[in-house]
Amino acid sequence: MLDIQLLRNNLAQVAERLATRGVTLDTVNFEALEAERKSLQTRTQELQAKRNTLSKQIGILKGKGEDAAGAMAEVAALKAELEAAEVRLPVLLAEMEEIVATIPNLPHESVPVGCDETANVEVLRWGTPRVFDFPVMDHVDIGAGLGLDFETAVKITGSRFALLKGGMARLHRALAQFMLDVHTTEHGYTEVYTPYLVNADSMFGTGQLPKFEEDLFQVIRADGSKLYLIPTAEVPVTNIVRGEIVDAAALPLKFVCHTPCFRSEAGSYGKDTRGMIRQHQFDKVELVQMVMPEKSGESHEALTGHAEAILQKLELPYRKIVLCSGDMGFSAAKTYDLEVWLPAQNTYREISSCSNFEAFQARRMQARFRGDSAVGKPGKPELLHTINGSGLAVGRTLVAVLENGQNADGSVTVPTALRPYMGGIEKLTYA
RNA sequence: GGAGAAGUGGCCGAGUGGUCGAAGGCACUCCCCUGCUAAGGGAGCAUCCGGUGAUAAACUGGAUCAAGGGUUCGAAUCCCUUCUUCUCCGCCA
Repeated sequence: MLDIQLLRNNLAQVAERLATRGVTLDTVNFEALEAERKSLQTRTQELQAKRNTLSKQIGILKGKGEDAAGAMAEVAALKAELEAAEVRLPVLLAEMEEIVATIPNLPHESVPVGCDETANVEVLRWGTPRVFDFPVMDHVDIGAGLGLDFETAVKITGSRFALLKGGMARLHRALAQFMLDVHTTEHGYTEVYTPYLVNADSMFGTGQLPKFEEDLFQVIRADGSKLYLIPTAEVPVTNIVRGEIVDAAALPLKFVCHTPCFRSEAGSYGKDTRGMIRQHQFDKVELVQMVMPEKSGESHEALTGHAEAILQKLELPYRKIVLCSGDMGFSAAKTYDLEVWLPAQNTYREISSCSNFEAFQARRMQARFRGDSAVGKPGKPELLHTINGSGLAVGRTLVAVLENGQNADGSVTVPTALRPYMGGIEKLTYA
């Protein structure tokens, strides 16, 4: 959520910056609402102040045993207008809140301007795609003999789900374990385990609601209330600090969390229908940081580096992209995508997305920190900056390991770094 | 699931209709005193949203005592609903 003050005082500039994302802000409507809000709120508070003063007088008079009829008559005269104002004001405020809640974040100055993914900028390429001396297979064909089973998943649930067996299931588990170990022991993250079902407040906090409800799976309870299946661990983990005032000395907070992620993938019919690339359920190891505002830029770079370290250790060629203004997610101020090389598609595919949200999520969540003189920031609570990124998407990493490590005989070479997690085996072979 | 009890500021904890945003204590910040491992004195110290102002300082209004509704001129205090926590019983991995 943007700062309402920014909208009030710099509406034109905000609209201009939002335009680089392809978003049109209805400034005329906003200004009209704001004018009404200002006069109504001022009037309401004026009436409330009168009522409070008179009520206090009544108390004093009655305490002294004197007649309070005059003051009570005065209050009665205010009543009708005050009640009307107290009904209208919250409606108006809610209406404005609703508008502000659906405005995306402003792009950071360093973000390239552009309207779609063609304007994204590659900033780094790591590793060299392997040259194969046999026809490459995609992960579906490689996995068919190794325990990757889509037909049975369709029977159990439906399309866009997968069943993993034997070495394939172990490889999947090994990848998650490996990532967690690297991030906790080498990058200083604290591992957390969270609920996979969250309430609407949590979804609002990270920006999935109110705009993107159709992307979420919902669970309706007997009493009619509902919970949402998390689309990413970002939601429960970031909401750890919702409504909190964190001690500045405790910053930065760095969490790593392995969870399944559930996405309805509404509107993506026909896209990546084959294989494990786009599933309704997939595992991800997520990195989340809460930091002081002036640190968020460098922390974002560092966090992206932590995700890159996994790809490097697994010897998977990748490239790093900075998303342009028009291609970023709703809450992000700046985003790097990491794309891994998939030989069967002869291209790089997204495997991680690392974003700096600045105060956008923190403002929705009222997640703050209190400075102290030890860190040179005494005084008032201040909004945190939040950063997160995949470190990495486990399912897509599995795909990358299978495709990049495939051999002519249908076996798959296990990356060296992963072997301790695979009982030391060097190759996955048909069992 | 059943029966009871409770939810107050960063923490502990008073407060059962009026001058209470809220005593007292702890923690924290500043000042003074003292001087050696610890103590004494004084002051300050909630958050959110408004108004005037320079998106400053300052002044000022409103809201907030789990959340939402209600009664009342006036609610932390009374009533209703919900949530959470604790104790006992039941059930369960």
